[in-house]
Amino acid sequence: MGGMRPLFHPSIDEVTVEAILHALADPVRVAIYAEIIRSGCSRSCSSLLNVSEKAVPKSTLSQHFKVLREAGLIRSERHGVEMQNSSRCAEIERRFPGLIPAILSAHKTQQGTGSWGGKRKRRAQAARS
Amino acid sequence: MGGMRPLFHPSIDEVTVEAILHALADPVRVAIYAEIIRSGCSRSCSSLLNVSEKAVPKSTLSQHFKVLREAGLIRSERHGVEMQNSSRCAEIERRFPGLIPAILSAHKTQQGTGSWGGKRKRRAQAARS
DNA sequence: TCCAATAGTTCGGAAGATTCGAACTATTGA
DNA sequence: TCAATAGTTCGAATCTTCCGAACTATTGGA
Repeated sequence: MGGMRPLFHPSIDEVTVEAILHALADPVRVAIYAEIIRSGCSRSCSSLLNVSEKAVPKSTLSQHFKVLREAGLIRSERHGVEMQNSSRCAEIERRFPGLIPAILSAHKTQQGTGSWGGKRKRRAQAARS
Repeated sequence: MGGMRPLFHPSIDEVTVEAILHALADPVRVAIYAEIIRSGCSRSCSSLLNVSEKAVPKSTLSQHFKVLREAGLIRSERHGVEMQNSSRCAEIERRFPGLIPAILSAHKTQQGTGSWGGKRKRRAQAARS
């Protein structure tokens, strides 16, 4: 019952910066998004089971895709048994010029930082001595 | 006991895109940050009690400042009884060129969108019909 | 046609993060 | 020394996120 509603996509002018930043503030999600863009704008879900060092469980992956989708960053459509995810970068570029390039470039910069390969999870809000 | 440790600031190369995006993904925090930048880079906490429509309680404000600070976006130092908060934009611009300008500009664009004055709280992850 | 395999979604509870009032700490000026 | 001001910390209610288990949907055979 109530199984599998038909994927919601926001129209481009419902897209908010807030949602975009939230979506891309997660290391796994940027990895997914970057990979979708890199690979000629179209990747299935399960081909990304190991975007991260430790494999991401598929229920979690599904959630991540949902967040990207509802932030307006990607479009997902069924193609046979699997899902084709494509980036909506052109539209977003029109609405928020330079935003996505700046974020991806910043991420690339950070990746390159030697002492910084690891993608720590969970923000460090821990007590500092 | 254990009261009020001496404010932690990350060094510029400890600053992550992840933390910056997370910090600026919140409407109240961008408002604070934008105001700090606008007003010649220096504002006290309580002068910002009403950055939002409904006044933000000061304990919450304090948390928000902490998030901005630990993301490396601002520097806070005591000046007498109050706090001077200044943006670290120059440093960040050097590390992640174009990132902050793109985000602020996108936010400005969104503000300008007629049907969009309101800053809804809480991401809409609600069930859609 | 029925079935197994594949791909992804939904549910639900545990673990993590956020919010905000109340109590606390720190600094200053009278 | 004290009251006033400015900000922080604590703790509990609330909201989010993560992930295993159960589910739905589609397809390519027997």
